[in-house]
Amino acid sequence: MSSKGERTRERILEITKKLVMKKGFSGTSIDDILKEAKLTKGAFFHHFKGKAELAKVLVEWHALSDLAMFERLVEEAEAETDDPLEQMMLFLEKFEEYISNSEDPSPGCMYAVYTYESMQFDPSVQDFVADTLRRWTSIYVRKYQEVLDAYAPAIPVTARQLAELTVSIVEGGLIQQRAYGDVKVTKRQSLQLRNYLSLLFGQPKSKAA
Amino acid sequence: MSSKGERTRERILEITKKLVMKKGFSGTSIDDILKEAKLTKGAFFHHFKGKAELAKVLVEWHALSDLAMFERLVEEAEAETDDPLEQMMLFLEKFEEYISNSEDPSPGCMYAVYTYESMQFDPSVQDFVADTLRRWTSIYVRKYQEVLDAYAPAIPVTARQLAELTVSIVEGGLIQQRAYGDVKVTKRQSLQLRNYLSLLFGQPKSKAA
DNA sequence: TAAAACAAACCGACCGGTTGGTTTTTTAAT
DNA sequence: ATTAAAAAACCAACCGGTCGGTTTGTTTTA
Repeated sequence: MSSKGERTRERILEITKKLVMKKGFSGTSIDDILKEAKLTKGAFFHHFKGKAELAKVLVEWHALSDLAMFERLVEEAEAETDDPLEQMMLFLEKFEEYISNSEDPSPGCMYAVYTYESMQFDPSVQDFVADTLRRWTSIYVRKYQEVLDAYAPAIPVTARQLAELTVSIVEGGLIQQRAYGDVKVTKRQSLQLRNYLSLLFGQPKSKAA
Repeated sequence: MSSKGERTRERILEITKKLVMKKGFSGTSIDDILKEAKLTKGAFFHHFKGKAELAKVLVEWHALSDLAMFERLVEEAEAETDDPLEQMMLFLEKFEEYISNSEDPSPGCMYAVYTYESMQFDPSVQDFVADTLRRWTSIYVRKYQEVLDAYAPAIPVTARQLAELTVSIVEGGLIQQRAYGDVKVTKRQSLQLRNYLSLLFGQPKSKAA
């Protein structure tokens, strides 16, 4: 069982995450967080050295559960079929579902927040964000490589190109989703990606020219 | 000729834009701006009622030149060929060039910044950002509709779906570009979009099934 | 009971914003 | 072209509030 301190720490992170997604990191003051957490400065600085550390811990903490969710969706897709292309399609569907069924009215990407306020964070945090994005991308790269090993693309593409494209579509979808207040945007975008993939990999490699 | 006041005002906006792209809006203080502009508070508040008005004027001012640039690239593409699909391809190439040749080492989308700090701005500004994104999208919709009128897509798609996808790819590309410090990312993504389009619209409508 | 978890009060720095006065531009009559 | 008044542009000093952060002491939990 987790100690009370650990639960408080977690609660601070949860609240911070929510506020940062609404107002950005600089726009979120420690007082804002403590007001919602019903705590005082003493409690906060007992758990975190300062706002800079909070920034670091927050993104690391978020990345942990975020990447775990990704891996889980991948594993689920892999369990349902053996075909890598079908796995990728299934994964995209699952991810669409996850994004558009979020209880949060305006979900977004934490890494995007950090990226657009980059100069507020020290280089180690910036590097971590970049590394996390790379790790996220590399999950896609792995899957797309499996697809490329089994299917011949109608147009020459690399697994990395497709992986980066996938990340882009998600990130761009989230921005429009937030701007319009329409949680279905990313889902529509993802559908287009699936269209692209099915056009690209129309036939198995054995039958390809 | 522009008056001195107008030039100062423009200089403030230019500097603010640069700083906001680095540190976000909340992270950019008026003092920061004035330090770089070598002005004092009095000068600033002579030109702007306050930071809230600066936010509004900044995004409106930016949208003006931004959309104008888009229209210009569209017109250039339209001047070079009569085929709508070729026009779209040309436009994408031009846009890729524009993004990756930016003198700014870490370009980004102003609307994305505002979207990820949305709660800092009053609703009228939020609405303006959404409207501007819609206007941007509608430029694409118009062009894609022309393509759909001339070509039969291999998979059923709407002009709006393609337009939103295009915006997504740009926005997502810019985020990765910033995170990695690699100005070529968006360009690579855009290439994939062109792949998708060429697969979708392989043959003219008259020859379609 | 000792260490962990918190509260309350406080601190200097910086925030957005105001004030009142000074300089510079622009305007317009000469 | 000169010049003087009007208007615009700007500066320096300041204000209350909030920022991130500290200190000191009390309560709670293990």
